[in-house]
Amino acid sequence: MARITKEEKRGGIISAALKLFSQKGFYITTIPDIAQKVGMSVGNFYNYFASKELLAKELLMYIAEYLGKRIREINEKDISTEEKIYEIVSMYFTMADEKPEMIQYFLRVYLSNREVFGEGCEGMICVSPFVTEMMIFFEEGVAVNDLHNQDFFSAFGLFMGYLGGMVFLFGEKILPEPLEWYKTSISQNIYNALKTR
Amino acid sequence: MARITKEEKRGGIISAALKLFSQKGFYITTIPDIAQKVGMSVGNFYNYFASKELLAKELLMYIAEYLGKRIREINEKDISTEEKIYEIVSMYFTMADEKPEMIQYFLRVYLSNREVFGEGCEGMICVSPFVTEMMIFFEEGVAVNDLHNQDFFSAFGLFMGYLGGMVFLFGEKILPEPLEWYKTSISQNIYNALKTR
Amino acid sequence: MARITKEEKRGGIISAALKLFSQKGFYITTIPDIAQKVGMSVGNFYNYFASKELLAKELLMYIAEYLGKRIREINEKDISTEEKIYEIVSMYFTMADEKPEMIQYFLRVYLSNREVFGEGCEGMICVSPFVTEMMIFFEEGVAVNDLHNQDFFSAFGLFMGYLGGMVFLFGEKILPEPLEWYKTSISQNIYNALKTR
Amino acid sequence: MARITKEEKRGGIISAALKLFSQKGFYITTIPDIAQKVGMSVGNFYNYFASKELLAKELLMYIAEYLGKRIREINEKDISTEEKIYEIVSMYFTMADEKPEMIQYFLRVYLSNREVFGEGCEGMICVSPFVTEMMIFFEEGVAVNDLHNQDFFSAFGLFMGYLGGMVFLFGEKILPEPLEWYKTSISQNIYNALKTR
DNA sequence: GATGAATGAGCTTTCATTCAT
DNA sequence: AATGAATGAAAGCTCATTCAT
Repeated sequence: MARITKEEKRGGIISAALKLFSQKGFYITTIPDIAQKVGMSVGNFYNYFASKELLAKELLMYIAEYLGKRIREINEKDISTEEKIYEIVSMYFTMADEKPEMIQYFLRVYLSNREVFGEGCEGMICVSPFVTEMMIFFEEGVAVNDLHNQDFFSAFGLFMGYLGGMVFLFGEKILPEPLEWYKTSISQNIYNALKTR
Repeated sequence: MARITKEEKRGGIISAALKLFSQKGFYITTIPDIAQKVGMSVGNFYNYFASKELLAKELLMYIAEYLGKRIREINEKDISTEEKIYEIVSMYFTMADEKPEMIQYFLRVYLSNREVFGEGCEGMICVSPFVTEMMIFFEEGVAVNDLHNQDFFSAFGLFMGYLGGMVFLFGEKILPEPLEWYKTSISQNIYNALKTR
Repeated sequence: MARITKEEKRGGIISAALKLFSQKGFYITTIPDIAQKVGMSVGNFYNYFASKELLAKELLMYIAEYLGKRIREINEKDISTEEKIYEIVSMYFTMADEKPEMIQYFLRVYLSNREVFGEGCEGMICVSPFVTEMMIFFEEGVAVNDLHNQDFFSAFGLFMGYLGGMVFLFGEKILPEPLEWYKTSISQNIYNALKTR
Repeated sequence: MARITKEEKRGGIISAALKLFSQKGFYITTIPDIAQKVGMSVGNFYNYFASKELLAKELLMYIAEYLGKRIREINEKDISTEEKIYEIVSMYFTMADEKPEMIQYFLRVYLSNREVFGEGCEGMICVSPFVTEMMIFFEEGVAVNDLHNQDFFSAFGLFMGYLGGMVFLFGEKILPEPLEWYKTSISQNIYNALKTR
């Protein structure tokens, strides 16, 4: 008979917490909320995560790794930089639409509740798998002469700020069209901003 | 003898709350914190604002109006759209550097603690003075054929997401250079993304 | 109409907490216990004392000062050292009998829960008013050639350990006679131990 | 092949618990703490001791028997009462110095957490092996006319309170000299207090 | 208008003990 | 005997808000 392993329970908590944090924010979400959603006692939660903060950090690293992996897959494709941009935008928007927890977590929790990620996540430590992959994307784009050779952060801020902004507008139901609808124009805007001049 | 008017006291609270909310976030900042910073009793605070949430909303509108006004000034200048972009970027970064409360409030409080702005601020109601001015900027840019005629939100998301992203990186001390340093490249990126094709 | 001042409320808390701590110990006594005994809400308790630990420290200093004062009164009397010993023993036993909170607090809380008095009460800092007065007693006894000139701690440990031991036996209802009954023999024992040889 | 008997495991728990209780106190020490120190699961702990309280009681009796035995050895020696006092002081201080768990347990746990020893340890039941031996010491001292014939508790309180007090001061690092240093003066003080007048 | 003591619900976290395996 | 996940009650503490003065 298949038992639920401890690792699976951890996964259940991660999944439940991700949903709640991304919907309600870090402070509004309580440990009882999370425990109830997993179907577990409050006390038992602490057998899996030592504190709410540590859970939040683990969530962040989990997302950064997941996103990093998705971007790596795109980086490894044998397509033009312009096409890669489209793929990244597409992947990001699909995620934001279909399982919005991760990206909303980034926007709602990571970007805002910086005090939570105090020690151990200084700078971009906890999101490095993701950032690293974006660096690779840019460097390769420059190397093949598709992208204009500019400062990394100017390019990174454009790309991620833009996508984050759109997802925020989407999440707030401000966009008149589905996210899908914007993929092309946004990819083109990004490409035009970054391409070789 | 110059008495302190009720309006001036409200201003004092707004100013103190803005600093605290933008630095510590909505939930970490307490009413006693704010009252102490203004030099006022907790009880008296409630003679000026009915609740913490209403204060937060009023702060938001105050900022939206302020930012809207600054952008209107730029809109009214007789310069090219490219120059206007530079001016907006420049204004935004200078603000983020010199009196970061407003922009950090946008990033830390408005974007994340959406539950706080629940009723009364649906959609972009509470930030309309600012959004309206950005719409004018785009429409005029399109009208004079400087900007490519595209969907407003694609353009707005680019502009504001980009600037917000950079200010976040700056606030987190991730940027290796001062914000000032990025003005030109960022303005150019934005212009290249939006200009007539 | 006589209002209860804040200082009086503090006094009420000190008094209630002293009773509870001395009867039940530090960890068994809860803040709700204390608040209820004073007739106050839990939240309000924290308007008077910042934490349970700080309350415990303040209690300790309060007692040390009180005991110090009582011993000073005896020290200032114009009587022989032998008589002073009797007076101290007598005062100590009367206190232990009539308002046992203070001495039981010393025995139950201060001597045992040392972790609580960690910083700020290292060594004998928090009990110095009392210890100082005991030093004066010994020095004067030696000066007038009533007491044998020996190491302070050897004498202090005898005096206070002895009295503490008796009060413990009394508190545990092990003594067959009332405390009063032992005054003479104990004073004599102490005097014989410490007197000039 | 040498198996570990149930009795040996109990011994392991007793030894670990003694160290932890004496260092951190009864309430700060948790069952997981103890189990970990023995290298045993929490659940299994309860196969050996029915509760934390019962463990504490058993510890106490274990110590009382051990101390009783050590004093009996001294009682049985063919030496003067004055010498016996020195031997007892010496034994007590050596223990407090070299394996302080037992004596610190007496001071930190038994004397303070009386609620723990509620039923089953009323009066001095749980420490009788030790107290009995002290009674024998006094009675014999009186019988051979070395000690003044006085109430047992007056003498017992002096002896044990004194030693306990010194060990407390030692444990709190208040004594300027090592415990060893005080043996002579303390033995003499005790002898002078108790000897025939 | 101004004060700040008072409330009380709710939060995070702990831990002795149990029990299915 | 042995494991350790699970429970759940309770602890210390916080804070938006109220209200008597």
